[in-house]
Amino acid sequence: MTKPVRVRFAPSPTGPLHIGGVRTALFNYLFAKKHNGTFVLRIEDTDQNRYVEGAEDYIVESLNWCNIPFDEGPNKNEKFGPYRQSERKHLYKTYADELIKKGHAYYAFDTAETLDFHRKDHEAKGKTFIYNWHNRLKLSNSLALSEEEVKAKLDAEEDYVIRFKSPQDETLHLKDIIRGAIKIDTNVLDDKVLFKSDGMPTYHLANIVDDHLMEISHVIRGEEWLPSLALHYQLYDAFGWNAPEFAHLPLILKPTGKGKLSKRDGDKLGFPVFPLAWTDPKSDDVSRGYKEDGYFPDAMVNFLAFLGWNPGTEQEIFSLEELVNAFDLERVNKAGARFDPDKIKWFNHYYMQEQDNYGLAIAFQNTRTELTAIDTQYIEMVIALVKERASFVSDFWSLSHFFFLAPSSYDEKASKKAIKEDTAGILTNVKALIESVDDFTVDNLQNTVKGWITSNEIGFGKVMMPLRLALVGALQGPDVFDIIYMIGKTETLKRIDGLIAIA
RNA sequence: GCUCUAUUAGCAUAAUGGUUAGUGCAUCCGACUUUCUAUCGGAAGAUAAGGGUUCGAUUCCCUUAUAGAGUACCA
Repeated sequence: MTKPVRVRFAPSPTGPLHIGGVRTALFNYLFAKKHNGTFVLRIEDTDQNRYVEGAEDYIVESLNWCNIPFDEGPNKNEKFGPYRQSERKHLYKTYADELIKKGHAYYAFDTAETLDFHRKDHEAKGKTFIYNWHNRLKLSNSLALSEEEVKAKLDAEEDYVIRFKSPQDETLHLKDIIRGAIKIDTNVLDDKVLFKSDGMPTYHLANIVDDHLMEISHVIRGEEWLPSLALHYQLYDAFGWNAPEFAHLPLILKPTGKGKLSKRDGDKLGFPVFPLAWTDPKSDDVSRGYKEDGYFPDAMVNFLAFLGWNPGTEQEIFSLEELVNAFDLERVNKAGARFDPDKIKWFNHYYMQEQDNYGLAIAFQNTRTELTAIDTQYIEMVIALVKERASFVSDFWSLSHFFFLAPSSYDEKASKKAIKEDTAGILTNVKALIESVDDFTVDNLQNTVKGWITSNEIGFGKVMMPLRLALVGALQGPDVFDIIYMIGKTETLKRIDGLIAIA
């Protein structure tokens, strides 16, 4: 190992971080920790038009909630700071100028309108307009114009951009850790804008300059950047810098498999695409978040880790620490990973079972006013009984309300199934039976009632179903005798009377 | 259109140049002396298509199809 591992997550603060961004951050984090490296957060806010208030804080909070905090970044351990590109603005122009001096870049004065015209014109003729070697001399730039003309334009403070001069007739050999060798013919590349007329660099320039200055060793980013890799390689070359290693993560696809998961899919498809809920500062629209929907961060991280990666073993449940140990970029998939909301639910169910019942009881208690007066220990016991069928804290109420409140009505379908002509009579007997149990334990209740059923040859369904209906109001819930034990004798008798009255 | 990338069951994926292609989710069926969306047990289900290389390919190569990404003074 020659260089220390330094990776970065470089989102642009244009809104809430979406789940794909979290996955990218996670893979960077895992890679960094695995190699005792540093995980850097850099804010790429070079597009002033798209800047959204609060987005940066949201990103930081999201990483923290997921337990994948950055080591270096805005307001934290600023060795290579500043970490916001807007605050590094002064740097980029110098580097752009250097490229011009070296002949790798040039000034271009074409207006957005003329370029637009060319694009449309070409499209109409069935061609594609590419600003590069084959037409750059016909356009308005410092390669086509004389030195005097250029100087005059610059002196007159005309708007200009700086474009990279992409070479002709070369074959580029790119390397990606996940995808292997990729060959690119430079003739199909265009002369990308490096420096915008508003005085800000584009992503391409800022990214390369910052990655170099921050001594980034590995660039781990989404596949949408793969087409830009050729440019980035050339940029490193033009500066005479050593390029870091690159790894392009597979896209995260919509559950339907058509297209990459986008921010708007959440509301459309009924599951969150953001780690935390987000309120749009302009429209006040609220988007759901995994945290608010009751997902545990460990479950989400575990799920996300398997989006495009797997350990090669059959183990699926991984703590963050285990992920760090097992993670390997070589084992990242090339094909896009479809987002499966059911699977993350499954993970959450698993992590729910691992949670401490008392903690869950408190969380549950806080969600319901009906519970404020109830002893937390009682709630804890209820949780123990219903937890195995819960995936979220919000599931608890529908799974357990009958431990706290008598049924106010009886489920129609269940009533039809459970109530027969002889039901009232049977329940009267059962009521007397339960009343007679002095040592009120689950075992005693069970033995008494079941013994009675067997010796009278009544049939379990005829007794157990109405009894459950009386207690719960529906045919669901944990073991009937657990319920009787929990709510106590008086309440049990009362509820049986309730059903007898209408049976 | 052009460039790049991908393609194992409904989905996520594992493995392999050579007898039954493994696992999880979802599905279906049983069991839990009778609730169940839980748990347990079981079942069904796949190498996109066509060529080639080879004694033999799902695995290597080519073509096609399909899908996705990029093609902005957005990142």
